[in-house]
Amino acid sequence: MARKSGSSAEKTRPLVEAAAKRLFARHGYAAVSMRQIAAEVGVQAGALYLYTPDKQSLLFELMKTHMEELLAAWAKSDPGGAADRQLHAFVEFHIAFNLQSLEAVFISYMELRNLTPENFAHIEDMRRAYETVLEDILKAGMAEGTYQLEDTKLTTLAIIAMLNGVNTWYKESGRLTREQVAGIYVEMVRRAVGG
Amino acid sequence: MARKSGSSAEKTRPLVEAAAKRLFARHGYAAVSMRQIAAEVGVQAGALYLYTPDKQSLLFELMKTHMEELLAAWAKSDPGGAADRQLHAFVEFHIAFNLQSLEAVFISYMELRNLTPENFAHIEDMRRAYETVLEDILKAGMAEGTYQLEDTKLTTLAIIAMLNGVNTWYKESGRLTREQVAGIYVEMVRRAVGG
DNA sequence: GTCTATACTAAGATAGAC
DNA sequence: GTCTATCTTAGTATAGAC
Repeated sequence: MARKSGSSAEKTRPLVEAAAKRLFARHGYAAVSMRQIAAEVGVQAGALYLYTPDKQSLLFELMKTHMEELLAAWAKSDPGGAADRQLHAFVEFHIAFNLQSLEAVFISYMELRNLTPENFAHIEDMRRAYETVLEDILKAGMAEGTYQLEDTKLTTLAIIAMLNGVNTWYKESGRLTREQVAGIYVEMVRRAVGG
Repeated sequence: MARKSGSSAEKTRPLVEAAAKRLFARHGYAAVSMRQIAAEVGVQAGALYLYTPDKQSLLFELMKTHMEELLAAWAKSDPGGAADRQLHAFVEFHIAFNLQSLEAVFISYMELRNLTPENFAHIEDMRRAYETVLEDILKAGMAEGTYQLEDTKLTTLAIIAMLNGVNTWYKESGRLTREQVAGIYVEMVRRAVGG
């Protein structure tokens, strides 16, 4: 039999996840209480346990979902072809995706140490998979002779750190649009890899 | 009359600061309790209040001291001269200083949101002063005609983000020494600014 | 599915003995 | 200068009524 249509469980669940995301991003996982999350949703603290076994799972599911979406989105955006074409696409993709997922990205970088060891290992695997995407592009560029790099691993980490920085200062109301920012970064990255 | 030489206040104070730094860096400000800090020092929680009015001040003093040391250390290291010479020095200085102050740097980036608004404003001013050091070097390079940059502010933030990334992955036991890492970054930064 | 009530633990901070 | 004891508040999580 169909679920009672007046039931609000299917509405409440996403509200819980959204409130957790917003609050964790703003105040940090450790500083946010289940009571605060409940208050944001408009239910009592006890009711949250209908949707999550505990606070840790709320954090882990948030991060896991974000990383899965990131990897899936790149798989769809990857244009293939020459390394330089892929690098260009990667830089634009990374900036665009991160800016539209500000809170999840912020949490994924700040709250790693609040994951249990098993959950941490899982997220780390996904993060490494993403780094490998960029490193493979750089390696391809080396093989093509397009890029001259002293160290592809270091360059990968340097580029990702640089791109992530955008999230900490970009404002919709700032003097540059996302596209202008992305354009400047594409150019800086190209120069940095000697392309 | 001289302070009693058996008195341990002058020993305990730095122990409190060191314990707070270590614990805040490892677990995050919000997740660390005054009791944990006291346990690390080997005193009772109440005794901490002889050295700090509250937990917030412990965090703020830590960050303020770090930023002051950073700015003072650069003032001593600044070689002056042409932009390229200064940029080279800045990159090496930033990596070396950050790697020898791992915990304080980590805290200074992660715990900004746990500062009271007044304390936050103070730290932000100092952080901006440090960014201005780099931006002024880039502007000088532009004036000299050494660098070709689309945007000195963006480039400043991109370079600092890239350099800060080193702190998240560098291991003393890794395959590269600090000097090798710094060398690779100097080269990447040079290329990125079109020098 | 949500509420109230509550068990249990621990937080930051203070008072007063030693 | 440090300890013990304590105040007050708030945390996660559960039980059972509705």
